Amino acid sequence: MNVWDRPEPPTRPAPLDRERIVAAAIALADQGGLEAVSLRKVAARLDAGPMRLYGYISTKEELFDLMVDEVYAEILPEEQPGDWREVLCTLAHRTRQATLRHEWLADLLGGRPTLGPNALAVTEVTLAALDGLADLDTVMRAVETVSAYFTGAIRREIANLRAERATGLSKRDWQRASGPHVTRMLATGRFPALAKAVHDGTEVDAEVSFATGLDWVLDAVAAKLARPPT
Amino acid sequence: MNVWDRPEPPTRPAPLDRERIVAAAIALADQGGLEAVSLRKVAARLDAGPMRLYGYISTKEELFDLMVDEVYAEILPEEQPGDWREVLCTLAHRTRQATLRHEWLADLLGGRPTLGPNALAVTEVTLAALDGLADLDTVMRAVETVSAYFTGAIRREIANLRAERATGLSKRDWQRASGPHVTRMLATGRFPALAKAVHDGTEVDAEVSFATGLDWVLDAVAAKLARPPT
DNA sequence: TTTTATTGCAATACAGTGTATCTACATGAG
DNA sequence: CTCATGTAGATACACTGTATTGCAATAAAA
Repeated sequence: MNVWDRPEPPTRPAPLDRERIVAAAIALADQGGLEAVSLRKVAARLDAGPMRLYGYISTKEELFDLMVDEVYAEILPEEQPGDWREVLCTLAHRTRQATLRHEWLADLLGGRPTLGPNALAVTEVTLAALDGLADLDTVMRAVETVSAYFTGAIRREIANLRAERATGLSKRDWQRASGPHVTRMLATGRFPALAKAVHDGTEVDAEVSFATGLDWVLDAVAAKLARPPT
Repeated sequence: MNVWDRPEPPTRPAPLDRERIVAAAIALADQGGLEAVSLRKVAARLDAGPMRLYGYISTKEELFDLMVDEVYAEILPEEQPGDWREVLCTLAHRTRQATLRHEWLADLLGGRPTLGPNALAVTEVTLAALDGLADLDTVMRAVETVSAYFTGAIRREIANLRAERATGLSKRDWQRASGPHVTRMLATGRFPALAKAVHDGTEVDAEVSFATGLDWVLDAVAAKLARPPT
């Protein structure tokens, strides 16, 4: 047996770590959605057997949590400005942008408490920006209200975007013309206000709609912060 | 072969319809969560083979849509009061109550456009209540902002509730004492504002927190409806 | 009434999933 | 060189959603 026939020394498998696993999972999710993430595919992408992963994560849910926290690293603004309103506003917009980059995040947003280090860091700068502006209960209420808004708004935006993509039609065109079921329902005359809205509504840019609602909510928060609770 | 040995005339299977299928699926989800809903189990509950369902449903996603719309029937208030604010407020609270009855709804809320007949009916009474108070764009923004808020808030509430249930600890106790990871992070001193919040925060009832945030958002909407857009 | 066609249910089948268990081998110590 | 140990990998299991096939009972036709 000469040198060439001798089998390669069995290549010790490349060492794995959570970072690489999470990165592979995110890559899969970015291009195929969350349901394209299977432990087998993630492992394959790292030239490993599926069971290898269980040395670094204990369940698939945990992998999802890690993916979310990784995106929070993108969300955390590098240098935060002073004004509390600006902090909340950029937090909302950065979360939205991150979700547009990683649409699968919409499926996870708000689904579980976010306790990873990056998520905690985001919470920290947010709370820090509001610290002292009112009693702690009010501050918490403010943060939670704003984040409830943008979480819900982002999810809806992605949901609509997917629906449009699936039908190949813009929302209004589809509601008005093609949507077979909806059109029939509207034609029944049982939904006059809705019909009018669909008919007269103008298509608004998703970002300005998001920003507008956000401004309203921030206005409300500002009012409450100004005069601490009754 | 006597009469008793003679096999029963092959019992024609009980006729199926979407209603019964959806009801069975909801029953399963109510007691085991969304991931307890499998087509096989739903079918078994109706003494049918899995494939029977495909005569009434074309995919599992569609079943989920039907389940959601069924819950919207519970959400639709029987007789709506006049005031727009009251309509939006009760819509929010009824959605929350329905989600507390059917926790799985939290996983689906906002995940896809809601176009079932009951959901459309809910949208109809909502739009009707706001009709004429401002131009259509503003009205839409109002509805979407409020529903983004309560959607996000409900999801977070359920997420926390599940976490508490899983650890058997209240949120604050758990953050403060047990949560192994979080405690360590807080101890690093890198999150002073967060640490203070966890330390000084008082446990607030989920419903009042929901209602408070909702009131803030409704205040904001009221202000915008009063003076149509710039 | 007998034969054919049609319908709709059920069984089987397939490709995939998350995860538990078991086996074998490469590496460390003695 | 031998042995213990830990870890990578193979195998296995119980499921999943859904496509396809076959069958049996009814409706239609002769």
